[in-house]
Amino acid sequence: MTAADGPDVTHETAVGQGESAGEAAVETIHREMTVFARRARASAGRMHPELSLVSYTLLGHLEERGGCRATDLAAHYALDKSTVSRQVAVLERSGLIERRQDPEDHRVQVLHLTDAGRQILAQVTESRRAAFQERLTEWPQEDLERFAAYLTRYNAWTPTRNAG
Amino acid sequence: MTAADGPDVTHETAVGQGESAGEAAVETIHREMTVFARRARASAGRMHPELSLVSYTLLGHLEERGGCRATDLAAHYALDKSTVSRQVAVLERSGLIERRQDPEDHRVQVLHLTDAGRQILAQVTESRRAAFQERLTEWPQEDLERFAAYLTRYNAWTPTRNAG
DNA sequence: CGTTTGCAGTTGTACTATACAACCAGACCA
DNA sequence: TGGTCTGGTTGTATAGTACAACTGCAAACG
Repeated sequence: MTAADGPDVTHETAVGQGESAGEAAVETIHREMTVFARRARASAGRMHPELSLVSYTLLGHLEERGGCRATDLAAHYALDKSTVSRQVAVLERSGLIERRQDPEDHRVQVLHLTDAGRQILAQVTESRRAAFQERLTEWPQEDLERFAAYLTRYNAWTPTRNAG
Repeated sequence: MTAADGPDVTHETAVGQGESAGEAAVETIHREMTVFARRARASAGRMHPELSLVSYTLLGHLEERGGCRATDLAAHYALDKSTVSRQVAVLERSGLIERRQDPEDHRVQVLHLTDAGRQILAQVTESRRAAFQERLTEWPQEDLERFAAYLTRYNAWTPTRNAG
């Protein structure tokens, strides 16, 4: 299905031989990203038993946005609202976030980081960052910046209803 | 879009100010990789209900290596051997891989893709690759290659205790 | 008004991936 | 032969997730 959607792209050979250099690169990116994803969770759990990868991202988002609704989180991370609901419940129970009823719409609970949440988040961020730093410590500055830019760009992409 | 869309870095994370540009880049890489990881799984499941992200990577590894032991998979993906064992069992039950007793060491089961496995893998790879391609279609060739190289390099890194 | 429709969030249920620990079996060493 | 190491399986527990059914509030419609 997905594959058939973009007939104009040059993936005719696909898994066959005679791939262009571009396809090879895409293939590599695809594979490496996958490997990364596979590992991320596992290592995240070990590094910070206190804060799962999900919780971490959620908290991060909250900090970044200065509070938002559960639904926003769900939409943003492509999670089911029930999942978010439970995660949020956990985070609240742990005192990392708090809910504030939106006075204008009583259905809505705006989520905010608590001080404790901010603190934990900072800690975990720091240690994660340190781990990343360790990996990246020998990279030339230029490469770091380019890599960062590439990732950002990659993630920023949104499924255009039609690749224009 | 948005976990990614605070990309311009400068996102000093309460970890102290005065971050160097290098640290900022690391921070961005960290963040973007995390976002990616968070999403990868969710989308993977939806794209290919037939083949979980894990199974997919496992199959991919098998193809790449032309067969290997369960322990190798575990080591490579930082998974517990029990996890691999179960995954392997599933894949075998589905007829995607087969086990061959190593004649030289009866403890060892060398895992191989079956034809069916190769086929499914190719399918999923193709559709995943197409999705990636779609994202990357507008990237200049040079960037693609650099990005691929960065990712490879990133993933290739091993904790020094191991490598040294 | 009251009803319907819709959105935010929760809860019940089920499944998958995962880890850890206990275990089994074959191999290697002394 | 026995002790230990290694590859793999199984028991058990947990986290994260989805989906569906539900509650509660709100806005629109009559």
